[in-house]
Amino acid sequence: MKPTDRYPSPFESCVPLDKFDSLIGRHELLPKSSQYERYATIYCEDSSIDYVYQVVSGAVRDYKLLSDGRCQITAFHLPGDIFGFERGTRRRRTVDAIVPTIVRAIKRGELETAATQDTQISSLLLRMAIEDLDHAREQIVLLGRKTAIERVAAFLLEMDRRLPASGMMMLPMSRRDIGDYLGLTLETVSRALAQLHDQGVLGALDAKNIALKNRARLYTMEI
Amino acid sequence: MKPTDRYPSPFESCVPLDKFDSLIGRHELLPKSSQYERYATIYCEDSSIDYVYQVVSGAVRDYKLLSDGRCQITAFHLPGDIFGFERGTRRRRTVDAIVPTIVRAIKRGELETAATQDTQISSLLLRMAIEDLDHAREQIVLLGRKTAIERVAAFLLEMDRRLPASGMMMLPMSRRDIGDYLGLTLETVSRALAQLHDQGVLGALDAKNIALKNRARLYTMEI
DNA sequence: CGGAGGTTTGATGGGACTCAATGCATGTGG
DNA sequence: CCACATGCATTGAGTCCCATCAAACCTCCG
Repeated sequence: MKPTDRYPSPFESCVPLDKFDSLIGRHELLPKSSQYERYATIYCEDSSIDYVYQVVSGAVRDYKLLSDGRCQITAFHLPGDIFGFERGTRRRRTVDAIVPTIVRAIKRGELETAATQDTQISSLLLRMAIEDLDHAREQIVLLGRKTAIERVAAFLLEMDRRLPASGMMMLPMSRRDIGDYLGLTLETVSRALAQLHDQGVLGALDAKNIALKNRARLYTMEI
Repeated sequence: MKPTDRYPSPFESCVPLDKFDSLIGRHELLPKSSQYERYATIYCEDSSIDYVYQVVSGAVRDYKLLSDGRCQITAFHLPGDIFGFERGTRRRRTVDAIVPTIVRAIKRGELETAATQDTQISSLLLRMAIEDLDHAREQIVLLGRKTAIERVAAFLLEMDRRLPASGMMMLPMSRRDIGDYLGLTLETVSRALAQLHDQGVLGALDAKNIALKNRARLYTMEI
């Protein structure tokens, strides 16, 4: 279930997210596809904001690097997700591919022009911004007040919701990435996963694949 | 300097924030003013989303309460700030006044209708959402990766920027509120303030008033 | 086969939390 | 006008969760 399904947008009547294509097509916003290999940077902090992107395949991480090497990932973007729509003239964070990834790029200026002419476009952008805001505020609660095990449980449920459904979740990101997303170290993530496995909440568990065995338990642990 | 000044919006050409009044006036969105005393609730989690609000005077906290009493404040809203614009049908967080507060309320449905008819309205809403998103992501980095002293330094600089300029900051919120905003306990906040005072970064310091003596030092500590 | 990158597991330490006492205003009623 | 209560804030002592440091263990490929 996507968050859009669970919490209908105030502008629900306007534009389902999967009609993005037809909408931008109407304004001749031709997206340019590019391929990035693992760990290739799509844009970095302080660069100018020229494009808005959509993940076609693969996965990217959106993060801020502090001067002493500390890293905080603010979001993972998966196929279908739109990212890189920011205020101002300079990027505030870096985005790079965590697996081989294809993204489409639309010129930012053209999208903005279209938005001033078409309320469906601006409503769609608003809706996306509010979805991102919702997610960011959930993450604030997680980072501010939840324990390591609660964070990992929440992460697993988020990925279960966002990754293609199957018996086994295939995570594109490393333990370090998960830690940098959850405000933990990779060791703590690893220990939390081991603990969940020992408690029978997880079935199979290796570096990239995790099977959720008891979602109900996970929901109670996430709180 | 307000964040709007520092980071021009992609829709900068459209609507400066202080023209909100004339814009909503054009659509006959008559705001209804109400007064709330200290700790009175403006809306609470799971209530229906009927209004969008603007702080006229005072200050409010926007927070999530976990089942066991843990609290995370996601934002403080000060005079001029607009809050309560959310997706879905039910509130996800609670907002209440931290000092005697006056807010104006606009019917959500009417604002949304106006937005579908007027790209200036929807651009303004988009701009506000993106500003909030920026702020939320800064907070994510703070909560995920910064130490107690760095969090308190960042908080002081944020309040210095947002509260009316004068020799002395008058904070409307308690130490507990600051802790709940920064993902710390009130004791840790108190100790951090004492430490900053000892280091000569702060001048006068009591429960509600703080004087910043060395902003440059604070900026280096915030990183 | 062997090295590299990532993950798991173990031992130890530290920064923030918890619990508790004290300090300090503001307000209230005798 | 002053005891007393009340609500915060400060300060101290002890604890714990997670970070750090370190070593072993994959597993994938050249």
